[in-house]
Amino acid sequence: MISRALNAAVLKPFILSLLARGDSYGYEIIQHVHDLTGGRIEWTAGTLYPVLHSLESDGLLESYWQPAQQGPRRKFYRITSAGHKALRTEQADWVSVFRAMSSLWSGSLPAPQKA
Amino acid sequence: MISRALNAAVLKPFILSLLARGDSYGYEIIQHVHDLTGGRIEWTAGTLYPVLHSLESDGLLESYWQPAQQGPRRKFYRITSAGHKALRTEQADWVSVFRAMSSLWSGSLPAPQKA
DNA sequence: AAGACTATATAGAATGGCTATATATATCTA
DNA sequence: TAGATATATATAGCCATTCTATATAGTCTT
Repeated sequence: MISRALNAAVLKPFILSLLARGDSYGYEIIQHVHDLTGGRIEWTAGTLYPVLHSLESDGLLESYWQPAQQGPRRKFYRITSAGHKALRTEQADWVSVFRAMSSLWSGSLPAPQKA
Repeated sequence: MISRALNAAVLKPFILSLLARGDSYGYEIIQHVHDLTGGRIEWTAGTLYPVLHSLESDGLLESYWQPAQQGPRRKFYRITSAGHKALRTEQADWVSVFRAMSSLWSGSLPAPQKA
C-alpha cells in the first residue's frame, strides 16, 4: 500500500482520468484502480464516495442512476467540461512534479519493481 | 501553485531526496524546492519545520547546529540509513503511481508547459 | 537605532481521508 | 425460505496533517 499522503494526492486525478475514458460508477472505479496499480492502491467505499460527491458538487462531475443487469442500481458519473479543465490542470501539476522528482533522482533511480 | 494534496504528498520524498544529495537546513530547503519547481511549490516555514521535526523523531533524519558565516545559526539535517530506506520505498511508490497515471493519459498527454 | 533579512519554532485553525456502520437489492445454497 | 454472500451506495465522527498566524532572535545595512 502506498502512503496516505500519496493516495490522497492521487484520488482526484485518477477519478477524473478514468472518467475521461468513459462513464463509470463507484464500485467499478474502486476495482479498476486496484487492478490498474497491481493492488498498490485499494480505495474503500468510505474513501471514494465522499470524493465523488464533492467533485460533483464542484461541478466537475455529473451523475445519473442506471439499473444493472444483475444486482442493485448504479450511480454513474460523467466528467463535465469543467472536469476536463481541472484534469488538464492536474496533469500539468503532476508533470511538473515528475520532472522535479526525476531531476533529484537522476543517477540514483530505484530498482525495477518485482511483479 | 499545486494543490494542497499534491503538495502534502511531495513533502516527505522531496525532503529526503534533497538531503540524500547533501545536508541542508530548513530555510535553504524552502528556497531550493522553490527554484527546482520554477516557483510551483512554495513551502512556508510553518509547513516545513513540523515535517522536519516529525521525520527526525521517526529516525529518518538527524540534526546538528552549525554557525553561519552571516546571519543566525542553522540547524542542518542529515539523512539516516532509515531515511535512505524510506526514500527507496517512496521512490518505488511514486514510480508505480507515475506508471498508472501514464497508462491513463497515453494518447491524451497535456500540452508542454510554458517557461 | 531602525528596518530588512535570515533562521527556527509552535499553537491553533482548517482540511480532508478513513473507520465503522447502515441500508438495500440480487443471487446462491442448505 | 431462511441465511449467507456479493453488489452497490451513503454518511457520521474520528483522526492525522497541513497551513495561518505569531513569536523569538541574531545579523547586516543605512
